Amino acid sequence: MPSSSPAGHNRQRASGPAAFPGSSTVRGIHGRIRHDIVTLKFRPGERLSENELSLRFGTSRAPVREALIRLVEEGLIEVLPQRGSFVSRISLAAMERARFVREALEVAIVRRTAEQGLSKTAQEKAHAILADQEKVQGEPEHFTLADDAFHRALADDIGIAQIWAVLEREKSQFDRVRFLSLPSATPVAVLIDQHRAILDAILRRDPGAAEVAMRVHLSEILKIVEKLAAEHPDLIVKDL
Amino acid sequence: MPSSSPAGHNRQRASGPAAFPGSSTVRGIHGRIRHDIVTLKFRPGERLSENELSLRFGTSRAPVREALIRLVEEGLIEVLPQRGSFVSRISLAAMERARFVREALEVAIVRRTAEQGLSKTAQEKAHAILADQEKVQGEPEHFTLADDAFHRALADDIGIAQIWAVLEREKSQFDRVRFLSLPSATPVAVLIDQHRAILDAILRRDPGAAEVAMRVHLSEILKIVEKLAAEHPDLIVKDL
DNA sequence: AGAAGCTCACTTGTCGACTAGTCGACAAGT
DNA sequence: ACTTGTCGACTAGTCGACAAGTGAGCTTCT
Repeated sequence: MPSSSPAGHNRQRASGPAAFPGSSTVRGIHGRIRHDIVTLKFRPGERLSENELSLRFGTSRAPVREALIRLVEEGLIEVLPQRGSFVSRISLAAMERARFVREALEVAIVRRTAEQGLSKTAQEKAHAILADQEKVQGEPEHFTLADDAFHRALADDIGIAQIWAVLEREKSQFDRVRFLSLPSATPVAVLIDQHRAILDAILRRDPGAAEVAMRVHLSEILKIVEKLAAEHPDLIVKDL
Repeated sequence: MPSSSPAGHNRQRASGPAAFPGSSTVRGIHGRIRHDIVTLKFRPGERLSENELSLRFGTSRAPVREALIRLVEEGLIEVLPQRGSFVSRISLAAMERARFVREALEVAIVRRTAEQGLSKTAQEKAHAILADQEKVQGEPEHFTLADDAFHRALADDIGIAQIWAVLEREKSQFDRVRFLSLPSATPVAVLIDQHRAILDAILRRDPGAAEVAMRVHLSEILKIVEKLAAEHPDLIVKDL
C-alpha cells in the first residue's frame, strides 16, 4: 500500500555538511580524493587502488567505492573493471564541452541578472568580492576562491535553486587546468577588470553588454588551456 | 592438473556486455529502477528498500546501493540515513532549474547550428524524425521518443562530445511529468509544428529566429507542468 | 483511560571475505 | 631466441553479516 512517507521537506539544510545523501564518511573521502585530484597530487592517468585508499582513510573499501562512483559521475575517475581505477586524463574534448555548457549557462545568468536587476545584498556581495580579489591578487589560490565566489554570487541571485551545482559539476574539469596554470603567469588584473566589466553591465541593466563581457571573460580560459596543452602533453589528451 | 589450479576459466555471468563505469549488473539495476521511477511505477515519495530491491534483482545489496547512488546523483532518489531511500517528489524548483539549464543549452545549440549550418546527414535525420513524428502522432510513447530524437539530433551535430549527456541528466526531471501528461491531451501537432519552425530557422541560417522558436517550444513544457501541479498535488511539491 | 518508556522490526552504513578477471614474471617447450 | 603456459599478485565486483540509528506499536506505570 502507498506509504505516506516523507521526502517532501525541502527546507534549506543545515550549513556545512548538508545537501548530500551519503554518510559523512563518504563525503569526507570523496572530498579529499577530489581535492587531491584537482590539485594534481593524484596525477592524470595515475592508478588509484581501492585497497590502498581504504587503508589510507582507515575504512573498508565500501565507503571508498561509493566515493569513487561519485567521482566517476563527475568525470574525474575512470574505472576499468578488474583492471583499476584511474584518474581521468584532462581531455580537450571534455574541456570544450564544459566550456560550452558554462558559457551557455553563465551568459543566461548574467542576461537575467541584467534584465531583472541584482538584489541589494548581491550587489554588496559582488563589490566586496571584487575588493577582496584585488587584495589577494598576489596569492593565486586565494584568488581562485574569490573568482569562484564572484560567479557564484551572480548565479545564486537569479532565484533558481542549485543552479550553481550544475555549473560546479562541469567546473571540475577546469579546476585541474586552473591549478596547472597557477605557476605560469596568469594576468589576474585582467580577470578582475573583466569581472568589473560584467558587474558594470549588469548594474547598467544592459543584458547585451553583460553577455559580451561574460563571453570575453570565459574565452580567457581557452587561451590558457591551449597553452597548457602544449606544455603538458602527458597530462592532457588532445582528443578534439 | 592440480585441483586447486585456477587457470583462467569463464563462468558466464548473468549479464551481457558492459562498456560502462561500474559493472553491467549495476548498470542494469540502475536502468530498471530509473525506468520504474520515470514511468511512475515507483511513485514520488515511495520508500524503496535496498533489501527488497536486492531480493527482486537476485543480487546482494551492494550493486543496488551503487545504482541508488547514481540515482541520487540524478536527483531521482533521496536517501535519509538510517531511515530509508525515497523516490524524490517532483519538485517545481527542480523543474524550473532543469528548464533553465535546458533552455540555455538548447538555445546555444540551435544558435550554433544556425550559424555554422547543419550537416547533410543531420538534415536528413531531422527530416526523417519529423516525418516519423507525424506518423506516430497518435501514440504518445512513440512520439516521446521521436521528440527526444529530434532534440538530440541537433545536439549531436554541433561537434561537442557528450553534450547530450548533460541535457539528459536534467531531462530526467521532465521525464516523469511528461509521462504524467500522456493521458491528458497533449497537442502533439503543435509540438511538431514547433519542431518544424526550429528546423526551418536553422536551415534558413537565422540564429535569432531559431532561438525564438526554441524558446517558444520549451515554454510549452511550463504550461503542462503548471496544469499537472494542480492535478497531482500529492506527487508534485510546490516549492517555488 | 492516558501517557511515558521500552521493545523490536525495520532502515542504511560499514565491514571483511570471497569471486572472477587481468597482467607481469617466469619457466617449459619449440 | 622465441613462443606458450602457468603462476601469483594484483584489480574491481559481489556477498552475507554486523553495527548504528529510527520509529511504530506494545507494555507498563500512573
